[in-house]
Amino acid sequence: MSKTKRYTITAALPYANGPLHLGHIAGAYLPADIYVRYLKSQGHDVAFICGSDEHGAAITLRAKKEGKTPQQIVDENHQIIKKAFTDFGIDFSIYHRTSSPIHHETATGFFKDLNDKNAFTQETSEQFYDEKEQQFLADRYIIGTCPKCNYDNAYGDQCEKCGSTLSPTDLINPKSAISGNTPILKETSHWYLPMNKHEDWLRKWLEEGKLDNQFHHDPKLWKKNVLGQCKSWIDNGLQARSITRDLDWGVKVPIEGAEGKVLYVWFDAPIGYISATKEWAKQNGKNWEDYWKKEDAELIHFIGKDNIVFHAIIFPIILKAHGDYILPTNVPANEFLNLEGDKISTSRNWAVWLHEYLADFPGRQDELRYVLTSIAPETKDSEFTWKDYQARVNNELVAIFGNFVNRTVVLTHKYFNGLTPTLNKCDEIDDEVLAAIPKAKAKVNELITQFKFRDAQTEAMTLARIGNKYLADTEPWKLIKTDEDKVKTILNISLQICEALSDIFLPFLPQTCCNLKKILNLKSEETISPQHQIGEAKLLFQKIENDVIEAQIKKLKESNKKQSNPKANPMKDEITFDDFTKMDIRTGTILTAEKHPDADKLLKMTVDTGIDVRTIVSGIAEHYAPEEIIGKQVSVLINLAPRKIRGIVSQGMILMAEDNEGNLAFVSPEKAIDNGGEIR
RNA sequence: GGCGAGGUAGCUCAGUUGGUUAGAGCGCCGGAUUCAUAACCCGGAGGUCGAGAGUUCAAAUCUCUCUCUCGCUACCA
Repeated sequence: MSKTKRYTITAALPYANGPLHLGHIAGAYLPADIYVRYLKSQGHDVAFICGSDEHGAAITLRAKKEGKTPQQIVDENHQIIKKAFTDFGIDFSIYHRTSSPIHHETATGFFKDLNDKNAFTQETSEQFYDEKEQQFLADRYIIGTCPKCNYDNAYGDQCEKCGSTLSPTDLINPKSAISGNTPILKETSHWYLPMNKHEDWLRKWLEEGKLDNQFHHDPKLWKKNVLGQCKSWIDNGLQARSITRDLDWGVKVPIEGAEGKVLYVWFDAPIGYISATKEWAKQNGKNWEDYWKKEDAELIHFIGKDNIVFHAIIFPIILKAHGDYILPTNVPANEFLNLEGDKISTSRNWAVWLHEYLADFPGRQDELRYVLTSIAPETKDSEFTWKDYQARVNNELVAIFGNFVNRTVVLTHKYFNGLTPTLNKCDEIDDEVLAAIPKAKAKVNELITQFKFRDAQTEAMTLARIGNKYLADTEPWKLIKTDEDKVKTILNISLQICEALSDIFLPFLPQTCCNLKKILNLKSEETISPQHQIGEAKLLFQKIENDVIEAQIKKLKESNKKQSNPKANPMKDEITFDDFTKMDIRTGTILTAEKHPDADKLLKMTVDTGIDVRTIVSGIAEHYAPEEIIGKQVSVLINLAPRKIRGIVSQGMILMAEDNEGNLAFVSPEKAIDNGGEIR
């Protein structure tokens, strides 16, 4: 047994801008949880740290959109995320949050300390400022016309139409995405982290695993994608990076004259790991510094591939600049998980949300853990499909693992009343199977320490396969008629395998292993031995039927269409441009309007279409009084076949927009247009 | 555009420093079996390893060109 160590394991802080989906789980949280459960089972001292990242411009924007305060937004999401983690069985030591006072103190202190050590530089520049909203605008929140392709909804950092990288000042007609106002240029001063100064030691640390000329970690254990990306950053020359922002939501810059400025979330967020550790230590009578400042502690960050440079370059620089902190010995970054043939997308609502899975499949978190580990994107993007989920649960968990345990337990009850039989004389096959148990354990442990969780889980499943094959080869149900002693040996060994499975699967399927221990009637530290009474047979896993899977696929496909407005109707079938040009839509002015004599909901109007003056009947009487719409400019579909409505011929259709509650609004030109002007 | 990672059986993935008929699990087909959730067990079929060229006695593996996917590209977080 190797001696125990102290570990600080972090999982990327989820951004409190929305709930968690399966991609988040497969990418960072599940592998971290497996690793932590493994470390704990080996007796190590582990702080497993996570929490909500609650700052940044995206949250303030969302708050504005929804008419809430940023605090309300993060409070809501923090609760949803935290509950989902708990229900799913991610075993954090603490799930903290960056809006907490202890985090603000910690981040502030960190900034001050580095500032005192002259670890930062300060620079002044001109940036766009929205006078109405009284705030500086991040590049992403400036919209204007692309100077290269004339696309008029290009962002300040990039044009999504032609893909060119832009600077906000490149845009023609820049507009604030928040208010629509034209922003002005205003001088502002920011703090920068001069990363270029850190290139030399970073290179040695990453490439050779050496820090201050001493062994720090084995770079061969790092993933290719992580090293590759870091190396390319350093090779291209690191630049000073701004660590403050002009925003009112976040950790205030603790310097006089820096009012209205906050720490950039990527300076603030990783410090969240430290503040969370402090809070956990306080609650549990520990010393947080043991986990961050002692050389014998090991720090490991579990993240997704989009976070690599922040955890493998920027945060290490910050820690090193401070001087007292340890650096990560590994940053196992996973690639991304796709879903049913497409990228997971929050904005398109193409995702399986963790909290919804838990609601739809109560108590079946281990099935999801198993599948997500089986397809974990460890070396490349991988794909989750519901059919695959069903197949893996039914053909592997149920048929191999669950089935082996069940047949062993059932046989033991049938032949020996549930009393563990004695291990009698062993033949070659028995010895081989017995030897496979420690071998499997060793192999699984080795793979876990190499962060190869997918292979490790497959290896664990192999032990269940060995069990099934053992029963098929020895056929105790036949032998029972002729050689009961032999059957005793077989079932003793089979029960030992069951027990081993409950240990070996513990990091992967914690709930199942707990259930299995109950079936075997084993309390912790107890082991299977002759005359031990096992519990009743109970199925570890249930088969998943087709209709359940089809319902999930249907739900996914429907929710995808909802987009930002869940009640909006699905898109109609695609049409050609020719189809569109067939519609003749013009600007017109309402000349007269009166209630339809024979209908409550209809107005009879005369409209000047620029071509002619015609009568149109429209069902808007409940939304507009006749007198208030006279003189209004509207959009009219003029080549629609005339139609009699309650006795009056209507010659065209006035375009209306309808909201979720059925309220109507005219679609009118935003400034006066000649009647007859074409809309296209 | 630049950089990084990836493209291997129907699906999800392994393939160590180039070396005999390219592997595993699942699916599929066939067989056997009945203790078990029609489960298990045995056998079989399936791949010009993204495309093309080159180096070599020998290339999935090394080089070049091309192509597709994802990520990063420094003020999106």
